[in-house]
Amino acid sequence: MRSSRQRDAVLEVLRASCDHPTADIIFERVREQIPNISLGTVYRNLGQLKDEGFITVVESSDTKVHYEGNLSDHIHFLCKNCHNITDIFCETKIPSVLTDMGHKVQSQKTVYYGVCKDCRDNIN
Amino acid sequence: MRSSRQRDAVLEVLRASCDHPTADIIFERVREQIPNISLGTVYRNLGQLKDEGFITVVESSDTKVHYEGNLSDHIHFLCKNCHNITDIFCETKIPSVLTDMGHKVQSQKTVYYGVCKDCRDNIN
DNA sequence: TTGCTAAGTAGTAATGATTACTATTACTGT
DNA sequence: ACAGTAATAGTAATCATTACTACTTAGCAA
Repeated sequence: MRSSRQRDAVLEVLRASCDHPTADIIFERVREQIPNISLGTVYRNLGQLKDEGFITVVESSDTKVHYEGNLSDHIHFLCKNCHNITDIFCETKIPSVLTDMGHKVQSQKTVYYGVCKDCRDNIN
Repeated sequence: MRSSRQRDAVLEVLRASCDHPTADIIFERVREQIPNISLGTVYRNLGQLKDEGFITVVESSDTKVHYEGNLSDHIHFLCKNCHNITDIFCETKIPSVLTDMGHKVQSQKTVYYGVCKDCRDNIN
């Protein structure tokens, strides 16, 4: 993988994003720097960056894939009302059942679902 | 939601499945009982069953949505090699950080990624 | 029972996120 | 500078899922 302005921009945008943007949102943001970048280029680079371990994917409730540039160990809280994804930094430990079963664990993804504080305050 | 043969069959198939089938796999299996069921009917019923809380959705690495009829508290292990999803029954507890932040937690989904025992044995 | 009505269905068309393709461009080592 | 090859822009194709429509059926009330 050799360097390219487009891929650098995609990674930079993702690292600067505190939300968890979809490919089309990333496309919009990168276009501010590179107006004629192609959506296909964004998708291709997101795929490569994911394969190389520079970014990760967040599963959400909508049909689009969300991306994330923050690789530090954390989990997510997804609000069923506003659909915001919040990063939650807390320690995660691998259940011994898995290793006992002989599986090799490399990574994990945890998502908690519920109603966030802001939505609770606004609803009640 | 009134009863329908098609929806009953979809739920029955899903409850009898120990894998985590996609809509088209469920479609195939239900067709053994109801040969002329429509794929759209399968999708619509999966959606309703999910909304009513009878089934859940499992996020995986492929583009298709996987469904699950087993509602008991458990997590998943996804093998990066064979892509099988294994149910892991172990206790899960909500991090206090979440409730401390004022969020209301209703459910959770945890997936561990790695290489399963069978694949490790075959590869090595 | 019978009729009414709204929910459900089969079959098919449409949608839309993602991927593939192709001619062209731009890194990078020699 | 040049060759070789990865990367790009723009566009077409894919395909899982959803929407639509005419028809059917569950379920209730007279």
